[in-house]
Amino acid sequence: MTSIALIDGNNFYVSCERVFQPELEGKPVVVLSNNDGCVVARSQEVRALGVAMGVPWFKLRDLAKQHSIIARSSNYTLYGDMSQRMHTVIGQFAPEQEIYSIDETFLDLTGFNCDLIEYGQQIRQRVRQWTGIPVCVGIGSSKTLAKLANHCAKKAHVSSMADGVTDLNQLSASGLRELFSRIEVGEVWGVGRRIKERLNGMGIETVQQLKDSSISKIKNEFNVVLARTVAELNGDACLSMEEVAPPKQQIMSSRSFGQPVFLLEDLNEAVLSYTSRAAEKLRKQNHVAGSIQVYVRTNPFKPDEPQYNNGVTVKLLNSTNNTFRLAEAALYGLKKIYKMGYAYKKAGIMLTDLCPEHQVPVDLFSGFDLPESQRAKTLMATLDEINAKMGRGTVRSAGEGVQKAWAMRSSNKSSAFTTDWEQLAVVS
DNA sequence: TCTGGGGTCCTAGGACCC
DNA sequence: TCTGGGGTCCTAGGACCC
Repeated sequence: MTSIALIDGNNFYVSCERVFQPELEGKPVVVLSNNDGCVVARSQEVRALGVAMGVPWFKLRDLAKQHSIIARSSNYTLYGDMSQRMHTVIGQFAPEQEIYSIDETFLDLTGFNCDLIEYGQQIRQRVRQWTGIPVCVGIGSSKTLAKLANHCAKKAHVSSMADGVTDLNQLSASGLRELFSRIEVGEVWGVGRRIKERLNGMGIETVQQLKDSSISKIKNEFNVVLARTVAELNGDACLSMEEVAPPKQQIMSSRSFGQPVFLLEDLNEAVLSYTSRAAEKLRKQNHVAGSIQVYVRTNPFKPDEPQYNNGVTVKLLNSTNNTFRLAEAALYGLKKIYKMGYAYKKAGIMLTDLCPEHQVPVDLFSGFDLPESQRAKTLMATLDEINAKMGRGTVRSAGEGVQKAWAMRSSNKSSAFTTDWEQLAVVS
């Protein structure tokens, strides 16, 4: 039987803070977002007080005073570093590991010839001992079930739960049914607020009811994603382990401002720093960006004040990962959307149309000597090749350039074209 | 006074091509 | 010249995740 484990750091950011400040242990602690805006992590003690994720800190003033809640500003460099250590330690427990998020790792434990609950305990102990981070382990026959098991390991829903480790594969059919009938459908991975509401409207309120639903019906009423979730709940592993993280398709950098910003030059400065951060990430994955999007926003929580949201996408003539070239485009875009007289609360940029930096040797003129009737096919094959090598989004812009280049070469207007697709893209 | 910062995938509809 | 039906691509928007 397939056994997938999900190992997840408990209250991760809070736990990281506690590693370096042990005096926070056992006390109600929250970690706050940028500008100390809202709560992004809560210790168990704070959860017990009913504090929800994402609540603005200022709304907790009284409660915090009453219960001596300790707040820490977030320190993402620290969390990133702790995360790496945690994933490394966990990775020692199985040959196949997928790092899913900053605080979650999947391991494939299929075929392990041991008591997996005990094995899960070993993982917990070692991670705790070597990094200081407390984790829970959930095991099931699909990723979705592993996530659910992890939820059980935390919530002590299940009697077979051995202190932070739950293996759903060890439950009897009736035990599983009984357990799933007690868990709300909204706890399932992939069922968010909207879908939960719609499911409830159809009379589906528990995990068991969703599990028992007809896959084709769910596919018709919702989509293939939720249909897959139902299959996964039934132990049919549709989502495979992805050991190598795929390159990002978009890179975003944005911030809310502590104080409202009015001037273009102040926005310029913010946008410049976002662009430089994003470009750094872009270069780290050896990609170039074909477009950059810029947006600004006023404060939506102040409906009485004049509101203005706008964004613009700037296409780059040549894909690049050069900070200055990207910044130039970003500032140009910002200038286009900036309007005087508004109190801006947030700005951001996003790099899109990403593709690998290195050019592929593709002969764009292969087939040029063929009779005209056969050219189109060859050209399409060439474009497919570019698409396959360079990734989605390359084909059209290059394609237009190629066709133009072919036409010009046919009419002897120019022979200056190379086989460099980027140059040809400029032609279009 | 003070309200996060990232990402992914899927779908529907229009444009365009053959 | 007839102008249909199918495929593909792009975009925007909606849902989800941590």
